[in-house]
Amino acid sequence: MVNPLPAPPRESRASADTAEGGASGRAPAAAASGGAAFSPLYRQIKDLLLQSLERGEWKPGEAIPSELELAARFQVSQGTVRKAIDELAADNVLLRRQGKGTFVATHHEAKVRYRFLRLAPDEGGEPAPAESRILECRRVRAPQDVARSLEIRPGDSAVLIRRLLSFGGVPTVLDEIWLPGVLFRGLTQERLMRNQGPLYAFFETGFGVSMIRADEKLRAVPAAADVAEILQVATGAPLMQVDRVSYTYGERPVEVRRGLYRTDRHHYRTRVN
Amino acid sequence: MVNPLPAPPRESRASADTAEGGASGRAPAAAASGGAAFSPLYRQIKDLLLQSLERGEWKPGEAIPSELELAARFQVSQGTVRKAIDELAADNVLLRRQGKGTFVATHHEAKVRYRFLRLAPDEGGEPAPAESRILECRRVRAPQDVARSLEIRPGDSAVLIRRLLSFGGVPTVLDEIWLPGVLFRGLTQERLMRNQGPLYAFFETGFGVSMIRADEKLRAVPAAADVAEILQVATGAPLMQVDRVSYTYGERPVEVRRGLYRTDRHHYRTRVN
DNA sequence: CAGTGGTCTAGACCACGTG
DNA sequence: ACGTGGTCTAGACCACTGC
Repeated sequence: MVNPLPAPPRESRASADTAEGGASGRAPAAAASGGAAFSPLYRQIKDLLLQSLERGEWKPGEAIPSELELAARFQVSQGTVRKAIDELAADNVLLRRQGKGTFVATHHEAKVRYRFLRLAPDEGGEPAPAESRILECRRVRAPQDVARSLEIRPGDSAVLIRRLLSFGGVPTVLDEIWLPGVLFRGLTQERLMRNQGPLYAFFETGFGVSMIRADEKLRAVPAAADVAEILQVATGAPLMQVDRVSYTYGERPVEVRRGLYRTDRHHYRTRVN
Repeated sequence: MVNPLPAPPRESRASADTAEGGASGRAPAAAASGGAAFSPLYRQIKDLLLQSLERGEWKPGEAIPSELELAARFQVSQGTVRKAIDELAADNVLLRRQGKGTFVATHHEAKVRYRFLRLAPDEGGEPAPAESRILECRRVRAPQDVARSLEIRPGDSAVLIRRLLSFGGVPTVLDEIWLPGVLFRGLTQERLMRNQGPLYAFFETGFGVSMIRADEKLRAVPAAADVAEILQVATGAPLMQVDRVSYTYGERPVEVRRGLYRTDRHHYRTRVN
């Protein structure tokens, strides 16, 4: 076991990446801890692509090199590159467009934009455009539970944002957002309020942090008095509480968010399969 | 345009399905309505496989023929069959097991079982086993909204089931389930109560109805008096309301369900990407 | 050992978008 | 006309399962 490169029947391809800035070889550290090991070639290519994305070799919205170019760079067949890209496209990390190329997913698109906002109006098809109001933005020390979710140390620098989303003038979503301070150095309330458009697009262009996926835990809770006032409902009225942890490349958590949703004219939609 | 079989460079394969019970040819009705048309070979194979599943040629839990056999039957290469199966496996319709074969997904498995119950305990890892109590089961006429969701006519025969799920003695989920009467002919309260195990497994073995996927709409609502009593919470306490429409092969809706969840010790988990 | 799915390759041709 | 991704094929070999 533990032969990550399954004995190539041709030339060696141990250190194939020469076109880039001089990265490490392809073979994963196999002899290290007693871990599993053996990953097929296409998955090693996938990891290399993820590393390139992570260090910003290709920016969101840009095209990555063509399949043939990548095949040449990595010394593998086009089919192997293709399978690696297939998986990244299935994860919404990359986006294929026939005849044009393969692009890095970006939050500057209505399509992606509404993948992360699961709230839909009860009547009428697609979600109405939301008005966003920043209530607060300051740097704080990360409390214990937030720190654990963000995989930083309690007391480390963090950014706390509170904001209100309204649809057609009706306040609907109250979000409390925690970000690791290290990744969001220049984030100020002023810059935040100047920003139009979705928050994740702002994080992407402003700080190079791409949200790839998120885990959510949902509950029904009674509205506290202060929340009730902001959302213009009665104290104790049922709200949906959405606790989200968002991840970027490499399963690294980069945002913790607690949302409180009014669900009297909207609902949270999901697909299970 | 409208050449669904992209000019095979070899022998004709217009009516390749001979091994089966004599189905229609592969080519989709192209000259019909001004619809789109052109679907790649592997997708046509996928549709054929879905049709076989739908008419019960292979039952849940059974193995389907090997890739080579299917390739021979459909007169295509193994790679094309493989791609068709890949998509069905991604949809959780089929399940590949290396060295053993490809199997029809079944709800008689803990793994699948908890794909459709999104409720997880706040403490402790995997969901505890639930105790199920049938409160009611009778045949009724489908009300308008249910009929619309089930794509039947209002007033058509339907089955109404109400049941309570408890975890460790704590009543937690109150479900109201509507099924099209035609598909669930012999379904009686007696048979239902004899059944142990998950409902969807019962539907599968008892009535040949396989739930493949579901759409859900979630809301926070106050507990009505009667519901509150059953779930042992205060009247008006926040509950999560989950409206589900479940589908079987071919996007056919076969169940409408409204669940009311206590979320004081459990939460609804989701992944968004 | 035989049979299954899993990986990898090489090459041909198709469909799409852009000059 | 060209370059991109999309489809399809044929064949080799690997990994896993069970006899």
